[in-house]
Amino acid sequence: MTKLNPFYITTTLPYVNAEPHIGFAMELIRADIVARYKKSQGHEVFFNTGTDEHGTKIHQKAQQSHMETQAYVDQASARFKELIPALGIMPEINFVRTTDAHHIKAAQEFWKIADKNGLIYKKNYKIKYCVGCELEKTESELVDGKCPLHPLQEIQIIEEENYFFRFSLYQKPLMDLYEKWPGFVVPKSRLNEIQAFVERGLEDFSISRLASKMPWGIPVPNDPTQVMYVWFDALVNYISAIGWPDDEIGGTKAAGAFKKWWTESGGVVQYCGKDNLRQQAAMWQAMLMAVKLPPSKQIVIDGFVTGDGGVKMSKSLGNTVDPFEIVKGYGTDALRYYVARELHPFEDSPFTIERFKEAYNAHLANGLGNLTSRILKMATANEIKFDEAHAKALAASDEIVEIRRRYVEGLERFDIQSASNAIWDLITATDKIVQEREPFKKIKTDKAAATEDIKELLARLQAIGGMLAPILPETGAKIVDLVEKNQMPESPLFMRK
RNA sequence: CGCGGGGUAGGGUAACGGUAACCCGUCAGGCUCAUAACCUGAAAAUUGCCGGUUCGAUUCCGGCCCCCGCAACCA
Repeated sequence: MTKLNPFYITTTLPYVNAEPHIGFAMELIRADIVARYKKSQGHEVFFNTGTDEHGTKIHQKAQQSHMETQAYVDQASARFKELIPALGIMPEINFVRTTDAHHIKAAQEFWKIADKNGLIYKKNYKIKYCVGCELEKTESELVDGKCPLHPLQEIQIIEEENYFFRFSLYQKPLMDLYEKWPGFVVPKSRLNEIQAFVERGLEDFSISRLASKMPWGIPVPNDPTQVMYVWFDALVNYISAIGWPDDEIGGTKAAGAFKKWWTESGGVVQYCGKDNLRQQAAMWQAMLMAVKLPPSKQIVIDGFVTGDGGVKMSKSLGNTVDPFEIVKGYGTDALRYYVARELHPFEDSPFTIERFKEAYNAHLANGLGNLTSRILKMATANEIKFDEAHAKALAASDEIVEIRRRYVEGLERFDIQSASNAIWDLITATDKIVQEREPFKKIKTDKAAATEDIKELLARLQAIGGMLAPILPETGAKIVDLVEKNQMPESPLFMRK
């Protein structure tokens, strides 16, 4: 067998100013499915996630909670880390925090190189400040040039000296990158979007803040009066996580790690939400160019989880979904199932408890769970065992070859939904076979024929379990195990709710 | 004329020039191995509106209406 490239995949790092929400859980599950799939194909996999912990909002949030900022981010980060077991994420996943000593060192080193390459400069930056809110305002927050909360007060313009990144230099190089590699952003429509954005022209952006105003950030090298703007710091995690610049991962040296995961892998696959398109597909790529590192391999953009009818989820509307609650009520694989098959892989999709429950009953309890029970019951009651010959024959059949093709193609294109649909089509077809051939009836009249049928059904169930493994790791493994041991599940795989 | 996505059966989605498909739900029948599960069949859509191109448009073109994001220094 030829040696496969190492594979590096990462989520974005969620910002820890709020509880983990379903949107990030979705992203983490998707990346995990791809990571597990690649691993099952024989690739060596580095899977990264973590937490983004600097910046104004976090600093404010900590103050509101009357906590030391460090203590606040420690507990918030720990909360996100709990998602790993709760969502059935590969336990060997790397978890980087932007407050890690190694990450801080990497971010500063990154800055120094970009600076040395002439891509950072200082200039006066006019900020809009609302005296009423005592806060800096962005253009998009203003209505008719006034703060909507304090429309009677004039917005103050305050000048502040900040460092800027020469983003404007990268229009052409970015356009070339998109042109040269049309799969760079998935799906295609998002590539079009970022191309159009870059084509309109880029402006340098500010990458630091006055430390006196916002102390919670990584100090700018050789200038204690400034800290880095969060984005500039956080994006660097994709390389600090794999040991840039000195091959240190999680506090330990790992010789050649960076080269292996960044270069030999062909680059990182980054999962992120549509609100991150610019940062990941343009800003970050320009930053990499600034330090003369190769670009990411692919940016996969997924949509938002919305409430019923496509409305935005928000606490005030009361339509948010807590991933921990879902897992508690239905189990890890049930949530993974919903993410994999019931949510659109790239567009916004609704998530409500009602829909979730409906899908759970229809496809996990009635579909997969029930099929497993009925086949294993016939097998165990008649002492008919799974054998390799039937598995081989099945694997060679046109039907399975086609299902596998759809499964593999789906996963390779990050279309987890169509990969899952392929498996569920196999489940449906298998239910149909039971009905049509009626081995349960035939066993009384033509035992030999019934035995053949049941062996085929066992082989099918085993194939289903195998394909399921990256998507529903616990269930997939359990099914394969039950088939091989010729046992009924001690309790239904998915109890009807 | 800022940019982008979208409006298809009760709900969620698919097809993208040639009798509108799938899942959930609903109704009827069948089966009894199974988690009242499973299988078959049915009802249900003038494909947002108006025009155009075409033998023929959900699919192409133009206009309009409506929804949803984004509008960079807000993670």
